[in-house]
Amino acid sequence: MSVVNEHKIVIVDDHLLFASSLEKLIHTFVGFKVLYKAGNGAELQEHFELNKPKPDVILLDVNMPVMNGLETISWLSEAHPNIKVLVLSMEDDEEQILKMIRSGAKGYLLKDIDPENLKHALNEVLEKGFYYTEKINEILLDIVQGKGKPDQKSLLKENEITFLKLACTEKTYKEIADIMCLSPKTIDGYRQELFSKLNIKNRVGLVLYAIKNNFVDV
Amino acid sequence: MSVVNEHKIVIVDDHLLFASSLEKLIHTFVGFKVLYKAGNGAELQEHFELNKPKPDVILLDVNMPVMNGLETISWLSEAHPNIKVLVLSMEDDEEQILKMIRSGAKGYLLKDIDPENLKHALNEVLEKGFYYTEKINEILLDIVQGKGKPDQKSLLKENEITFLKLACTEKTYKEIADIMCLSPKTIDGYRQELFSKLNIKNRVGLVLYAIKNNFVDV
DNA sequence: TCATAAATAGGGGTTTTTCCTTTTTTTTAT
DNA sequence: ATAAAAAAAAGGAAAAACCCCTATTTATGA
Repeated sequence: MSVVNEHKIVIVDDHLLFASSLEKLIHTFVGFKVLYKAGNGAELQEHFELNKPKPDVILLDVNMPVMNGLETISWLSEAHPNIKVLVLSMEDDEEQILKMIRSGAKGYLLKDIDPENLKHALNEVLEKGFYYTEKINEILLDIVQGKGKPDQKSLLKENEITFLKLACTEKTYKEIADIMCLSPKTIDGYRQELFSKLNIKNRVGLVLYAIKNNFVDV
Repeated sequence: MSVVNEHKIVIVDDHLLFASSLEKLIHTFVGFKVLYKAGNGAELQEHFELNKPKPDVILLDVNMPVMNGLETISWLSEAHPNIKVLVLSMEDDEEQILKMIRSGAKGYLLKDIDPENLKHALNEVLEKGFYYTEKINEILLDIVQGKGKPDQKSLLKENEITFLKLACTEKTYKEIADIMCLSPKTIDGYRQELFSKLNIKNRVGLVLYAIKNNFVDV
């Protein structure tokens, strides 16, 4: 059987059950073929380094433990700009959508979409180069018109938020520094900055603030 | 083609893409057949009320918006006790696992399992009536041996609860000791006892535990 | 480009937390 | 009344958190 003009897809998702299932679903789409799967961005890099064939489209999960969606997409849009990346996410978080698109995602799909929608999105992204749902178009429009929510975001910086979330675990600051690949002294700097900004005294205050403001779930 | 002895499965998951994909995956398992899918427990009830065929096994997602996994499983084990329910979850949270099993789940699977594992779990649950992974067996064993966390209320003593609540403020242990009119060394004793009982490493764990178990409000 | 701001990182110190062991005091049950 | 159990307290020490100040290094904008 000829495989000419079959569109090649790679799935990057740490939930093997989902990835495998999705693979079967895509097998039912004519003209599409799943080349292989990866559990995270780092694994994808390994595949690439082994000179495995490159896909036309990557279906990318956002929440992954090792090399997460954002890191992966940043690398991809840098190193392999002509591979279209469709982000698959559980949440329709405005911030997250924006980050992904800014980093080079060609589309953002919620995991509760209809399978037909995925097929459509795949076709669109191959044809037009991007696929944005109506909802995302609305968000993008809001941003252009300056209607977005600027305030909350400006208080805490990117890395401070990452630190804040990690501070809500039982990890030591040293361990957090390792995870964020930063010096413990830098982490200590974030801590002092947050204590001052949020007017708190210690790590308990940090945890309470994070929970109250939905930076972490309990 | 005969469908005699094909095991009937129903998928309950609000992520349509996952549910549909999973359906395709199960189609590749010989001897299994997906009857239909539902987006949540309420939808499943509707299916049942319409006298649609009942499945042998239900694959149930935990996190659903309308009628969540726990509610669904409680209803099922009450109204349809001979339908085996396999819970599919993202997280391996001990509390959650216990709640599910107490409510009548016949198995608990993480979404990052291997597809073959799912097949195995389906076979096991049909054959033996249950399927527990090693990890869950460990947890269950801990409970039996009293190592786990059995009853939250009776687990903690009066003073320990008082201390726990105060530990969720920005006060130092010294200050907590003053408030409770006890020696800092006694407070330290409570702390050690709680760390050991609750299997936590530091004060962050204390705060998270207290919030999760409604000892304090946020 | 150059000044400036921001992010990162280091030095070095104090306080608090954490841990392990042991002792004293109080409570409880027989 | 007394042995056993539970609660309170302490000694001593290492690790982590906390704090202030300074020095790079990296972005950024006029």
